[in-house]
Amino acid sequence: MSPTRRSQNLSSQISPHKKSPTKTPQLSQVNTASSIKELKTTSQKGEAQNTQEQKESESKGSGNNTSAKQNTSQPIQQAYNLRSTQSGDRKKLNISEFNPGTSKENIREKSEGVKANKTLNLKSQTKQITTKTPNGKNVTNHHNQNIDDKQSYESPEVRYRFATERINLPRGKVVRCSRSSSANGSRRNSQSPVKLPRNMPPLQVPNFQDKMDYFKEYWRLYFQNEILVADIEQTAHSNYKNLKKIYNLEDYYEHNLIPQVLAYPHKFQHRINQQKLQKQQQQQKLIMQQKQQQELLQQMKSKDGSQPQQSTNNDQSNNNEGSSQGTNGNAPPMTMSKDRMHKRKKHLRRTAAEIERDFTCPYADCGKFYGSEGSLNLHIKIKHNGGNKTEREKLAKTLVQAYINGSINRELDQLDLNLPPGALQKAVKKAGLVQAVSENEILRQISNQLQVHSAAASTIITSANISNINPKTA
DNA sequence: CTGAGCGCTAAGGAGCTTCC
DNA sequence: GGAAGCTCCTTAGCGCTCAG
Repeated sequence: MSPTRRSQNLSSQISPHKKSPTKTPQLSQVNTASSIKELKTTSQKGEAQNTQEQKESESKGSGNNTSAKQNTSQPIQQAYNLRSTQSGDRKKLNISEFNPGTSKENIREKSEGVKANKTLNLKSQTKQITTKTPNGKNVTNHHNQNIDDKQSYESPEVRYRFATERINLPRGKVVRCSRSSSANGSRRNSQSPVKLPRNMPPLQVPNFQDKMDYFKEYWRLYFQNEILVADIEQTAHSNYKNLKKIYNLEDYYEHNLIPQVLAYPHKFQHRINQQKLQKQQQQQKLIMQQKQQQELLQQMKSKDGSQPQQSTNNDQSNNNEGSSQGTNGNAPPMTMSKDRMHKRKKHLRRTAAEIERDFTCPYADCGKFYGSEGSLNLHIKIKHNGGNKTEREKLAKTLVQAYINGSINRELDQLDLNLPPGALQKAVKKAGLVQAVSENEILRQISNQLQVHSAAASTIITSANISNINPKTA
């Protein structure tokens, strides 16, 4: 996972509980205890202010209550809007607005409305966009999805692209917000949008202060997050390594060493004796090397002797390392037991949260990312008709060559793959023709050719339809 | 001949949807 | 709410190709 994405996730999880401190601590003051104390006091002040304001708004009556509700739901709505715009044309979207002030009647109405369709189908809802005219009237735009779909598929640019069914978001733990979503620990949470916890107190509009440098504050928190995340990752990694070591050791002792010791004790006695001998020999070697080094040092000192000290020290340390490696190397290899070797190994997969998805799908409007290049290649082949890696490279190479030779139209006639963006650029770079050939020019020619293709295909389809309607004329 | 690189397939984990 | 079935994705293992 890239650091920016990670920080975004973290900040998105933390942000609902964050209170904006009144004073702006500088970056250099981050690590001091006083700054923490300061933050605490300011947050307490802020809380007190908020509670006071809440009381006041409650006393004002129900009319203001609704506005307060609107205010509280506003950040969530903003987050929802942001998310929906970020995700583009995501088809499956399970999110419902969390309104803390929703009455029981409303809930009942909503539940009855949704009853017929348990899973929220936003396809129909996103089509119905309500806008406000300058007169203040609500105007509902019913987009004709069928027409949109037709248009989009008939455009030559989209014709040769396979529509993806859904986008996989980074699989991390998400916080729930929706009452309708199950907050009982069920597993359906990986690819759903960010949700807020059920028992979360209503969100308050922060008291913005003019003197506060929110930019600096943002970056201060950002770097704090980064440090924390790095720390967590390091600890997790070391834990994972240790667990792996433990597992290997356990496996080795359980399935390899103990049974063999019981079955052939004499062999192990012999091995232990050999190990002792090897250790003694190594120690003798070490002593000899040290003696030689000391002699060399004395010789150097007698001549000029300022620098060699460091080198000898280094040598010694290297030797020590070597010796330690040697002793480790003498240990019998930790092979897996035979039954484990022969039986198909149980895959110890990383969990979705542990996978660092650094391989992004190059196609526009896809935006999926994968944990390995193989997975990405598989995705490109299956979802985008991009072929496998070698096929893509070959095709890009031939296209570039054809472009140079002036026979690109002929090559494009035989084109049956949907090359990802950047593939041609790579081929151009590989051929060392960066200045001679531009990817945009090739792409322009490809799109022209595709338009010709689509026109020809549409004429064929229409003629076929006519012949189906009037078989006599055909 | 050998090892690296790549692709494919099966196994299995994780999450989503549907149904009871 | 939970089980069953499904999809998607990752990974181990195997085979193939090709350069050295």
